[in-house]
Amino acid sequence: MSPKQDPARVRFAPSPTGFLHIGGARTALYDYLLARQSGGSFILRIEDTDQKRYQESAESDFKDALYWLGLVPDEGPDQGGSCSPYRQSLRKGIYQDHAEQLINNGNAFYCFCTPEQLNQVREDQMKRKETPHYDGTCRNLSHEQAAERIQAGESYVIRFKSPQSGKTIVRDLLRGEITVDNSNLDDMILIKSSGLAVYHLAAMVDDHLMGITHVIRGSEWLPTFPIHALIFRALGWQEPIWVHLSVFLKPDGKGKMSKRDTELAQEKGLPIFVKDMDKMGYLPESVINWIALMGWSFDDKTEFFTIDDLIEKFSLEKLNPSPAAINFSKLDHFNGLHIRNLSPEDFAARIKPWFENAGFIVEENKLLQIANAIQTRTKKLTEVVDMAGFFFKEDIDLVIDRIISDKLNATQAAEAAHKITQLFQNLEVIDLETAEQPLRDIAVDLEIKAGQLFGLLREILTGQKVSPPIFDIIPILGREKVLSRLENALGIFQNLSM
RNA sequence: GCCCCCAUCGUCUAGGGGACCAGGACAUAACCCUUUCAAGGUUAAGACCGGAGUUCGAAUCUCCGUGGGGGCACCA
Repeated sequence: MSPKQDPARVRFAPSPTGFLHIGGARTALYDYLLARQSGGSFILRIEDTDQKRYQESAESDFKDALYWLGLVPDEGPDQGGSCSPYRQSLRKGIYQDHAEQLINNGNAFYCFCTPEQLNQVREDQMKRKETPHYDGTCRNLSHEQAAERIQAGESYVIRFKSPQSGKTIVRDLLRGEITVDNSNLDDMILIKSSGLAVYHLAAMVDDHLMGITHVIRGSEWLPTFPIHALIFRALGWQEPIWVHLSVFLKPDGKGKMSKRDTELAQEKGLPIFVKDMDKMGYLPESVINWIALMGWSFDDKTEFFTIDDLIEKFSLEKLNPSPAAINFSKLDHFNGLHIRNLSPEDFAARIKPWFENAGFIVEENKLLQIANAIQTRTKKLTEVVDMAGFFFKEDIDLVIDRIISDKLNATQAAEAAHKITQLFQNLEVIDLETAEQPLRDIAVDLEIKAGQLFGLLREILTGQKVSPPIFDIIPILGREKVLSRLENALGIFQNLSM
């Protein structure tokens, strides 16, 4: 794509603790785009170092969601790769080796403080209105002392030995240099007492070992960003390009989507999780387009993007660091756009299962015609059954209350149905050309508005107030069904007028 | 409380010192088209958080406020 760019190796590294939501999907998308446009690799890595929060179902949900969106990894648990394994729980030894290395070069230390002690320290600090942080009890234990206590069977963790004075300067691609006072840095735990690494070590080691060139992650990592850079430096590694994406805010722009907000949004039927998008009638193309534009833009007018457009036009530099509120109605808009962008054949294929799930037998020859008739008026696939179910039904129910009113009584309706029937019976071909004017003449005859007559005919043929244009419907329905529905309606109207 | 980040229409955004009485999109309203509903077209309303600087000139640079967000776990 762009020859000046070196192949990027980027990873999407979710923690299997829940479903993939639009925030995660957007990160994965940017990863994917960067990989594709640079001829690099998109890697999926499962960060399952927290056995307590691990959810069996989460991993398959991530994969399903990613696949549905079309973001298929080049390397990962399923496809393997030169950096296997891609599941952190399987890389325990690797992290331990590196933690040891850090201890040996004086950048980490064994800590024997118990959780109870640490809690006490934290409480005291809070009482004194200090920022809770590790108090350094074990920081200066000698190798011998530490070895002895380990020998004695004491439980321990390994902590990073953060510098206590001076400043650390790190560089985020979107924000530039960020400077922090080292006195604010905590001695983060690297290896838990279980022997498993925590994110701070595991992710850094993996990112280096897997040759990750760009770390794209959420801005919730900004506070610990300096620690991460320091770990890279302590190991003598070259840092990747760091990119911290903005968070998504609630639709009103006030506050991040909390767990409760997420539940609330779900109750309201708002699309939060990728797994729900399909059954809510959204196209993966639309979801991609939508999330791509939340925090990124191409220029001042282009908004419609296919995945190929995005691969071509995406650039990290145009990412926006400020938090963004989610605009759900825009997804509907994009969905309409992408539906209309589909070829009629493609659209037909996508609506077919909806009709089948509604219990209709779908005739292929009709399907394409139906697709043509409804494509420009569907915004979500969920609507197609309501909109076009009448094509498949044997009989339709007329909503009399909607048809008969002070403007049109039953006698008039019956008369109209009768005249339309006669007209259609005499017509070899019923279409816009042959039937429109005669229908208008009938309206004049009956002293009703043409619109009224067409509305009546629409109700008779579809049982609906709104539908695709009548002359689009008739050839699909077929002469027989048209006439039988007219006959049926005529009977009902006559009954009513007696 | 402490640390870090962010700040243009209701929302997503363009803008990177003069091209801006600030452009686009969604949503809203009106009109046109029209056999309904869409689609399409036209139009309306709607924003540079505040204050100091720097400069001939600031939405754009600096500082201070304010507001919003994130973080402060043997979670990621």
